[in-house]
Amino acid sequence: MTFEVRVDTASPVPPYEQIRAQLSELIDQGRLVAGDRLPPVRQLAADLGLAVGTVGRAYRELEAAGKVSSRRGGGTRVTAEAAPRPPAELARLAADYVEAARRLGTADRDLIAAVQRALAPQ
Amino acid sequence: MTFEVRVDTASPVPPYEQIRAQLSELIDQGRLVAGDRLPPVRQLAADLGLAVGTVGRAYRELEAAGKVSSRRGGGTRVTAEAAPRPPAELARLAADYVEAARRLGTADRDLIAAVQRALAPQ
DNA sequence: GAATTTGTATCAAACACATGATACAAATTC
DNA sequence: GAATTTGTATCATGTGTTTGATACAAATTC
Repeated sequence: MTFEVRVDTASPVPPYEQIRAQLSELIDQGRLVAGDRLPPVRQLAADLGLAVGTVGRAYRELEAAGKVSSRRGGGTRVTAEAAPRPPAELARLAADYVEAARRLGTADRDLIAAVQRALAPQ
Repeated sequence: MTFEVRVDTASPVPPYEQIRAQLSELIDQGRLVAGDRLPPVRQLAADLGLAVGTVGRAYRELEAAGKVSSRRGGGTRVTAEAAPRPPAELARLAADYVEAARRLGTADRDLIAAVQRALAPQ
């Protein structure tokens, strides 16, 4: 159950989101399973050269998504509800969608906008 | 060829992007066709209670996308290259993708991230 | 060709957001 | 139960982005 999180400070996507996304993917991939413990916020923050609040935010968002459970004094652990998914499946779906949409002549930006519209139909 | 553009100031997506997206969709839908003229930036800006530069930015981005052509003193018109697409098609593709991804238990955010990853493979 | 119309460039101000530092709260450890 | 560990709340700071105001440039109109 050893893993690594990396943060690219040059990226436009903020560190807390990079951390959240990477941990989320580790859980989805089943490389972190129910009961596994995430490193303490202070440890991960020190490793990455970030503030504790930054890692804390990533943990909080993962908790809101139901993937981990945090308790003060306790720690942060992967929940039983966080079932692993076949990793290639989502990527394949996304690739199929992108290919089909591009064939329609859709610009990348509008392609993502269409997904967002499908997510939250007014 | 009458149309309407609305801006929701409460939305987190900035006005210039709302304008761009709506006009882009009007063009994709074929409700604005090649040669059709967009309103002058000052007129649209006045209608929406925005600054000319805000509308101007939307026009500039549409031009960069090849959907319109702007000329000082002339105006801004839909290009011949901006071919209309079947409107339901993209929405249907997006809806299918969202449904399939959700069936995998994917969170909305990760669902969009997967598309972005498919767009720009590292 | 002068006046007008129309898009663009510039730049300071406003705004939104993430971060870092610090203090606080709750559970565990001994 | 005291000390330690761990997550959270707060808030000022910094950074990037959007906006608004204004001036400028280019085409059209008369």
